[in-house]
Amino acid sequence: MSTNSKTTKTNNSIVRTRFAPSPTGYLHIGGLRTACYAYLFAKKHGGKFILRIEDTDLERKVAGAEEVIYNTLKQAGLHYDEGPDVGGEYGPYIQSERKASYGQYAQQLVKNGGAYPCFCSVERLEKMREGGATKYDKHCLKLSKDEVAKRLANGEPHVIRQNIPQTGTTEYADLVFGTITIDNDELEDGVLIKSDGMPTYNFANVIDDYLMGINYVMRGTEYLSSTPKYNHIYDGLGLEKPQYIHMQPIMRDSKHKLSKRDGDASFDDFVKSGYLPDAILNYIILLGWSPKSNDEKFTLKQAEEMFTVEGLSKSPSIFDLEKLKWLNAQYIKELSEEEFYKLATPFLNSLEHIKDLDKKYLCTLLQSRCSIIRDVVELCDFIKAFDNFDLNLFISEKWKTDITVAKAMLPPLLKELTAKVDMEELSNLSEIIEGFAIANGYKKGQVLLVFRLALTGSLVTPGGAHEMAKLLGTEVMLSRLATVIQRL
RNA sequence: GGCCCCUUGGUCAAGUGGUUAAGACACCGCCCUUUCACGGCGGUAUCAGGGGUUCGAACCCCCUAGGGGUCACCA
Repeated sequence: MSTNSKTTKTNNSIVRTRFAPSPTGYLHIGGLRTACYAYLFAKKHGGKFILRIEDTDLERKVAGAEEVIYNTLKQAGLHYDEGPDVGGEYGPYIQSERKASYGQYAQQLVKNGGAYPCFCSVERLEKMREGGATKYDKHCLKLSKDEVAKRLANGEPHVIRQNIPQTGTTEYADLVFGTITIDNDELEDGVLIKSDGMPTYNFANVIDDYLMGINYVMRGTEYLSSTPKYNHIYDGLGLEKPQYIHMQPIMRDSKHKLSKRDGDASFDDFVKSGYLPDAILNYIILLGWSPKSNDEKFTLKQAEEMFTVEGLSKSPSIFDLEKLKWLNAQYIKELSEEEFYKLATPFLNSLEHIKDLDKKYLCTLLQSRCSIIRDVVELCDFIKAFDNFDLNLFISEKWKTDITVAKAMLPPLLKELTAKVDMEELSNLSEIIEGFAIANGYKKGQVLLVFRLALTGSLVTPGGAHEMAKLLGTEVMLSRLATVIQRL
């Protein structure tokens, strides 16, 4: 249990949270959820949600990735109060543009003994590790002041390392995990400033969070055990430490995180295949967090009211596509006919075989049968793939029908329809079928089932017999019936 | 491997010493629409294992097992 739920106070200052992704590609579902929680926590407390781009690793930077992040966040409705493209008092919001500020803090830390220059070559470090060392041996900390000054003056390449005590323990209170205690001996003198002058994440992160007034740091659990290192930096500089909220990842299965590399879809991919942004958000918020109430379907706005740190899960959660689909279907049902039509149109337009049909009408049938918008494509399959359907579909235990029944029923039914049906409107279809059933000793349901199957060649169709007949039109209806009769 | 964290049905999960251990997805059954689907109702199924503590443990303690994270001039 969280030992610190009471410390979710705001220190009389406004809550400020941030989402700090690296521009290494698109924003995946896991990252988006982290952003969600940081957003919700800020909004719940009337605070600010900030976007910061962490691009100190020039190697991994991907062109255009920032825009993807901005767009995804906007599309998801996670509006940040400050960020690279919206500005704010604490800018710039891109780390590579903040280079100037890190050096001075590093120098101050060196002065205070919290860090030191290190001239060790990459080769020496490698050799050390090959020799079994698990962390840096503080070799350069032992250099004399004079020597350091001299080598610095000579412009020797060097990094700045953090100086961490080798004994004792460091502990802090995480708002979801409670007290975390780490032996200082486990902590390495990590690099703060790289030899190219750029800060590492470890350092930039701390300095930026401080400079930007971030008082609640919300991030993945991969930082749970390195947080003491960051606290040593705050302490070394005499800065007030933030509260920490670490969150477990979304898993693809019990052993693997959801990740791009393994082909797990991005937010954008989900949207493209017809998941509604609101439904995706709703689902991922619910995955790893639960409200006090039993509500499972809610808007972002409602989630802002309901959000509590206590509801965050301490264990990873497995992504369940089935449940997302179910939720998405709920959202689709709530769409107006026009909205659904608009969303379905791009998919429908790609289908040659339905180009002569009344798409508006089709959509009214389709809307309650889609889990995702893309489902409309498959639901329309019966319209073209008709000729060779499996005749065994006529076998129904419930309605006591089979191929023989169909063979007996269909020819007279076709005759009846050809003779009597209202060719324009199909207005009397129901009467005809009912009359036919009575006259021939069938139940109406039997006739309806066989008729619908003969008409569509499909067990599941986007509507009942009447709707399907109306959709396809009288001519197609009659010709399909004739075709099936021939096959029987 | 060292260290940190986690462990309630197939999945998401509620639960904070006394509950018939919620709810949702999925699954199964029934009903509705005299046809599928949608919808409605109901059902199957969970406290990782073992020791304690206690009158009483899913809840507290210990051990074991399993899983995740972390040990970079990546973030």
